Amino acid sequence: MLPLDPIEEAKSHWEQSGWEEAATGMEFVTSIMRAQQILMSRIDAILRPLELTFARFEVLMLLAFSRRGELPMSVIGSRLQVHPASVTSVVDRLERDNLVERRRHPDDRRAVLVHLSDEGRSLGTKAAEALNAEVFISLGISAEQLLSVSEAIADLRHSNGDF
Amino acid sequence: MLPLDPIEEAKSHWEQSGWEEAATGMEFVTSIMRAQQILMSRIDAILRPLELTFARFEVLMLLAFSRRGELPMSVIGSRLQVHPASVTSVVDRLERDNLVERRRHPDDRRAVLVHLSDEGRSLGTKAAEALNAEVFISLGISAEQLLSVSEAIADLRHSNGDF
DNA sequence: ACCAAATAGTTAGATGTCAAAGTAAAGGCC
DNA sequence: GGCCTTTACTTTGACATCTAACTATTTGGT
Repeated sequence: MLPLDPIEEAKSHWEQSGWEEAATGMEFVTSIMRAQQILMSRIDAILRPLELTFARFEVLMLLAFSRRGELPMSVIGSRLQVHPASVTSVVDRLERDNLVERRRHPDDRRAVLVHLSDEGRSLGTKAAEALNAEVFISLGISAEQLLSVSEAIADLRHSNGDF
Repeated sequence: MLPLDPIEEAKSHWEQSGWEEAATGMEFVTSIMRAQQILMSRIDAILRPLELTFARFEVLMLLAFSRRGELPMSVIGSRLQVHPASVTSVVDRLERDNLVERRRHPDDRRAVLVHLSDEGRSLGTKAAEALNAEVFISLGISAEQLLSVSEAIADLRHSNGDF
């Protein structure tokens, strides 16, 4: 008896429970969750030696591609679609490591500008190049599948109000 | 000027940085991460009234579909591909809420069997039906895309050593 | 001009995840 | 039999995420 794929097994259980209509959707959701888990694990392994996490890397890249190398906390939160409290938490750690600096917003005293340091820009670039070489160019599926999945997810995002 | 899709924008930035080869892979990874974020958010919203999280729900379903309604901690960890410490943490909370019970393993005094209670089975079924009705049958993309993404991810999983 | 409502961040608490270290028990090798 | 390795789980600590509650500012309506 071959070891079954856990996702196919779950799908069978769903169908045997009288939930046939939902089985395909459940399989899709479970697949996305597992893909995220696998990719996150590979990414974290590459970033760990650089003392970065994916969340911190995302903030560094967002700042690196901004005009002045700085953005308000609120913009970071809305671009990455995370809660303001999460932004506070990640920026706290980036600042602790001297990768960014909190600055006053010239026009709005409520706002905080997160400014990328030279060290932050350099580490972000190094991390991006490491991820490109060790993860993004060798994901393990065909180029056609990469594009087709990205396209399907774009549809999912749009129909769920994500821009 | 239309508001650009953040993922397309990131892809452009990647290409403009001389990372064309990796841009498609980066787009794929970012898409998966964002899809997971959107789906997890919808799922959590449905499970919250039931005082469940997705992690706890997964454990309840795993137990519900097992022969005797119980599994060792180690099996739960390997099926869900999470760290042993995460299993301890989730089972602690399920046990606190009387949804499962820790029992001795008859043959191996190191092992702990997690046993599904009647209450746990009933809540798991209720949660599954809620997710089926409110998430899995209305994901917002076509049935063909659901299947094609699940298939592509199956390839990804296999080429990454996931069964 | 004022006051209510909205916006920007932070703090505190809960959850989940992993890594590392520790305890206990089972297996294997000589 | 005895010891070393492996396996099973827990504990502690670091992170990231969310909700809820709170402070400070800015906006807008009258």
